[in-house]
Amino acid sequence: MSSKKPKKVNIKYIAKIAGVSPSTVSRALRDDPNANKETKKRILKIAEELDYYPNLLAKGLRSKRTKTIGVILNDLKNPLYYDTIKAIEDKLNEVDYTMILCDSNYSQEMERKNIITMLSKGVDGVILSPVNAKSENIKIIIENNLKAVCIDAVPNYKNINYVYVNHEIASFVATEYLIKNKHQHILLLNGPYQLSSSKAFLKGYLKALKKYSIKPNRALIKYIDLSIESGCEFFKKIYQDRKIVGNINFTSILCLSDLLAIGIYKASHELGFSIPNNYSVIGYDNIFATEYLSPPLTTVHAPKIRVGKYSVDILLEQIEGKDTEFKKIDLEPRLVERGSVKKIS
Amino acid sequence: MSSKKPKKVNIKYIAKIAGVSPSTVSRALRDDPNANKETKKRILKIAEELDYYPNLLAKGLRSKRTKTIGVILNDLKNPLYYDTIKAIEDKLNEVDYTMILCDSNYSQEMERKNIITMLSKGVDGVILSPVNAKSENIKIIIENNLKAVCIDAVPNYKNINYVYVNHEIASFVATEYLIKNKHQHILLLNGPYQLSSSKAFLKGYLKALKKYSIKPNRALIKYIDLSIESGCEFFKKIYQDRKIVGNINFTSILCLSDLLAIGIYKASHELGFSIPNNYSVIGYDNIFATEYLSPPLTTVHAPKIRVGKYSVDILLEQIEGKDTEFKKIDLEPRLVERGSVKKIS
DNA sequence: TTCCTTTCTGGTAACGTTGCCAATAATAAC
DNA sequence: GTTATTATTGGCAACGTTACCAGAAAGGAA
Repeated sequence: MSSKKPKKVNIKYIAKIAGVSPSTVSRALRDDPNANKETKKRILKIAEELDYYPNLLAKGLRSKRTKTIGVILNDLKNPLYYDTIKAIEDKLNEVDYTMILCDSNYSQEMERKNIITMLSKGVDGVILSPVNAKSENIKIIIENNLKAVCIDAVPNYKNINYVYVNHEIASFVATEYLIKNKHQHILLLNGPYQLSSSKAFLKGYLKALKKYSIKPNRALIKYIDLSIESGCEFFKKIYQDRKIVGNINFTSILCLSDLLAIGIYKASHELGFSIPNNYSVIGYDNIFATEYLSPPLTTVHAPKIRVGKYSVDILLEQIEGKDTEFKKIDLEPRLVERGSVKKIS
Repeated sequence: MSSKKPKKVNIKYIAKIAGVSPSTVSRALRDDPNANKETKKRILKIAEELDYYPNLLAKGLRSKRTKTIGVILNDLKNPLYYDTIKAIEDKLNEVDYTMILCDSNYSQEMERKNIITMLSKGVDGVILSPVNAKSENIKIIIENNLKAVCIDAVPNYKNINYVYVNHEIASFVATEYLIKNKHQHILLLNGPYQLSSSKAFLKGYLKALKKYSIKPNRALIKYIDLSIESGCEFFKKIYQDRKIVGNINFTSILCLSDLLAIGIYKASHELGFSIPNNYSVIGYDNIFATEYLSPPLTTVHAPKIRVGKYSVDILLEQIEGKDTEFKKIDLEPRLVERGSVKKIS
């Protein structure tokens, strides 16, 4: 132990100390079966004493595996993702993987950049909430053989996994619930037009209307940004300027996101309206705190934790090569009755 | 262009196509000033056509810079962190950095593991919300020369940056506010005992009591886990079994976290108590949705976005080597008056 | 004894990039 | 015209690890 500790302890140095070759040290550290048990123990002890930690860049470069997965989301601001992120982290932690987290801000350009970054960083896989289901970006993933799971949208490509919370069912269930409670005029507050979730949500809404032979009214279908502020602004404008929704009356509002519903709560508060007396509100996602609102928000629960868990499960299976089949998982959202819908039977 | 595209386009291959050396390609791609403008343009075009993306593992290994920073949090479940995470992401995105996100779950062991992982992955710096201010783990950071910014706690070491939301001031301000509104008996719902934030919070609370010559009562100081459930359970138990708080009466509750406050809202709802009529509640953090609760939660706002922004600023400055001085930033929280405290003047 | 496994180890090269230095060509200076 | 300077390039080695192969040592079977 005469040679002094270098700036950075590496395998070579451990090898010198232990009097063996770097290969042997590498094998010992990796717990390779082709390594003597005693040697392993001895080397592990030395490594420990020297506060050795591996250089995962080198390891990844050589072995083509990084034990890292990328998580590319559309909108980090949306609390919707919190549970999913947490669930992903938990699962990954169990198997000693780490996560690189990115936000695409609903921009295809950003999403593309993020995917390329993941490729560059050599992640073993990605979990992606795509901006658009038909996105060219998904093609990049496929072409580069990057293991991936889409969440939040059913991608327009066969060769890709997804875990999808069925938005169509969500809006169908919600709309039907409203109709059954004697709401015929339902204002649909949808997300931005180009979003695939908006499209799916509209579909379910129309389907439910059709089932009950209610003629949809274009004036009652609105596309706005997914944020509390946006929902609030929009709703206040309706009352400042009746023209926006024309002279149509509605008795209830269905929102693509709980954020929009909260926006309506806020606007209502400022305008002096009362929910559900003046109109009913129903949200989607069942994000944090909606149950503590006043009135507690009736919403459609999206199983966000399961989305995270399943995504990781699928990804890991594919990374380990245990299963090469593409997984397509459809999760059903379920209505959570609370207090924001006036019930008439 | 006779040689066909390899599985993975790399610098060597581009060099072959362009008829130059790898060094030249590398320089061109890095926009090195020691490279001819025309050559650069030509090479960039070829790289583009070949859908080249760099191998950042190799780049990082060689250059000792990864344009990645680690974010190690204590409790991903707490919505408190999401504004910070978002702010970090935004800032990093501007400068083409990425973030590795980890959760330590209040465990020193996990935190240690996470720090080692960051070291192993060669991140350029970390943002850390330490489990404990005196943590040995921070020593690991210092010893390994890892650039770091602590958030959420003032570390017990000089050679480290921090951006701190002053918990002591937070609880002082809140306590004073309660006292001024004629609350003498304040139940302090603190976080786990060993948490440094709990200690600071207690300090501010005691300081305020002292200022107004109110004798603190040990029975009114409670340490519980930071979650809605924990707060709710605890509070329900108080009424199921009076022994827990003895026979002391309190007229108000100060919580280390809005989560605990929400827990009390929940318990109160179930028990049939009304806030602020039966007791006042004041929270801390001003997390998402607290303003929409009923009654809107009076709380102490923590500037979470600024914490994220400043942390990244500091970190980047240190990484770029522009500034080697250690930065110690103290941010003042401010009271947000809403409706959960009964006002008596 | 010889030969064949099995167990373990060491050596070499490679992953894809960049730092460094030497070499060349082009230009400017004298 | 010679020399100094600048601009640009190529070659080599290295970052720290592991894949792969060859070979030594040990043990077992014949």
